[in-house]
Amino acid sequence: MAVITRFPPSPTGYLHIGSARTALYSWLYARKHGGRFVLRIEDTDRQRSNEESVQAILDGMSWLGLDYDEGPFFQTQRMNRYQEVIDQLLDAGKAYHCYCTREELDEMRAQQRARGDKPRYDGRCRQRSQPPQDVPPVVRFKNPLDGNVVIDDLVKGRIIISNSELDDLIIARSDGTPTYNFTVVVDDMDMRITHVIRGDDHVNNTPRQINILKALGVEPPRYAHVPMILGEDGKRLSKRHGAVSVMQYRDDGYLPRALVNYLVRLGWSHGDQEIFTRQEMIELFNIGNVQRGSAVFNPEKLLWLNYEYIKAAKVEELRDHARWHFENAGINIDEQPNWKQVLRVNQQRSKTLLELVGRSMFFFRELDGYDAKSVKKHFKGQAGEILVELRAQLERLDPWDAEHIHLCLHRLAERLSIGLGKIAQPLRIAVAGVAVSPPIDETLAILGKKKVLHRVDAAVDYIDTMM
RNA sequence: GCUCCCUUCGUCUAGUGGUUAGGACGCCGGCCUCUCACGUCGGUAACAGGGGUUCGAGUCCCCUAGGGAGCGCCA
Repeated sequence: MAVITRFPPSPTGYLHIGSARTALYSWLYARKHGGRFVLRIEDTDRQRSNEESVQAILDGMSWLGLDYDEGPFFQTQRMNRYQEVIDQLLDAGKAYHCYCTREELDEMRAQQRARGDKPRYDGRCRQRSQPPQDVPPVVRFKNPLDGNVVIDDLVKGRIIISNSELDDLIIARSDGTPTYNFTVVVDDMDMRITHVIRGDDHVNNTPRQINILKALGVEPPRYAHVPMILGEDGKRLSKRHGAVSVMQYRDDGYLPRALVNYLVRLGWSHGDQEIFTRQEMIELFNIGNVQRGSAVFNPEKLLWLNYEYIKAAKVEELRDHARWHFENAGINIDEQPNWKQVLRVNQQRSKTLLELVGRSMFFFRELDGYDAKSVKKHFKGQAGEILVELRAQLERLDPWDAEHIHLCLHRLAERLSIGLGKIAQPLRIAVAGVAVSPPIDETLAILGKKKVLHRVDAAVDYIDTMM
């Protein structure tokens, strides 16, 4: 039987990092088994669902490279089907109308709680003979009274829940709309889902869903409940822990492959391996190896992974991902003649695309001043004279490449009996505006003779007026 | 309160009865060095606690503690 997995987000916001991991696991499972991956939008809560959120989820999936084979299906477009199944259950006597008012239910729950019991519906409307005329009924599923539900969970192992712990849940509201646990069941059934991979906050829903499935006469799918992702404080990952929106990571300069790699390793592992190509993930991923306990999201490790991916990226690929960030900084990367060299020299030292852009700016744009701290530290003493002397040497230099620039600087240092730092640092500030740049010889080589001489002149002037 | 789930370094994890409990991130230190970053070498640090079973337990069983989830006419 072909594997079919699904990802069923509710469009009530951005794509959450935790949902993304669940989606990734489902996607991997389908890909690994040559199966199909279904996207289903659970938008039955019309109050909170909206079109922008649907788009945000689609964007997030696409950015992560999680493609789907079927869908997106929208639950709001399947209302007739849900109604059909509700009627079917009603006709078969497997569901019934309940006329209990909210007040009645509240009181019942209060009593149960007071007794120390778990609050649950006691089934009083199962036998109701004379329905009141003025109360629009809900439809409840007739849950089995005894016996157990057994889940052989692919992650957690065998879970056994007694039916006496369950109650007759509402499958249709008084306005006729179906509820979550019911729509999921009908969808999973109709879409022939074979493996439900979802967060373990759903384990409590699973026995109910299995019971409905059985009442409908279908074989339940296999379940895999993956643990939640927690924040540093051990609480469920949420906004207060930092970025939880997948797209925020794009904005912050992360590579999608790095995020995916981080996510797959959070709660799953293959021996000591840390870095996986997409192909390796598909081949090696094994749902049974997923950790049973929840994992804490660790931004530092993600940052490290991002750096590893930036470092290893082909320069063209890097440019494609960074293009947008350069645009935001006012640079059209495609118009820069030396973009390749600049990216190459900076990709070894940037943990994010944002940092890469920051480190690259002075190559592409004229300086708009000097960093105050750097000036104070290095534009002093003989710096001005040294720059003047250096300028003369550089002007004569030919060919203009890193190797010859290197030699030139060393010769000057030797001749003046000073450390290379005494030359390199003022020079660095002159061309980069700060005391931070790639190796000075490479920096000059990439920048080009003309710009370098021009910037050195400007720096000499600046130092003169300073004195 | 009730039910279910979980528990190896700070964090992610390896480990399926016999290991000096391994790796990764982070952190600390040495080296390298024109800055930043890298690299490199080394270090720090864990089986939640208590009972069993066993010649032997991180690994199996029980209890306790701690954490999480659920108990809606939300999804």
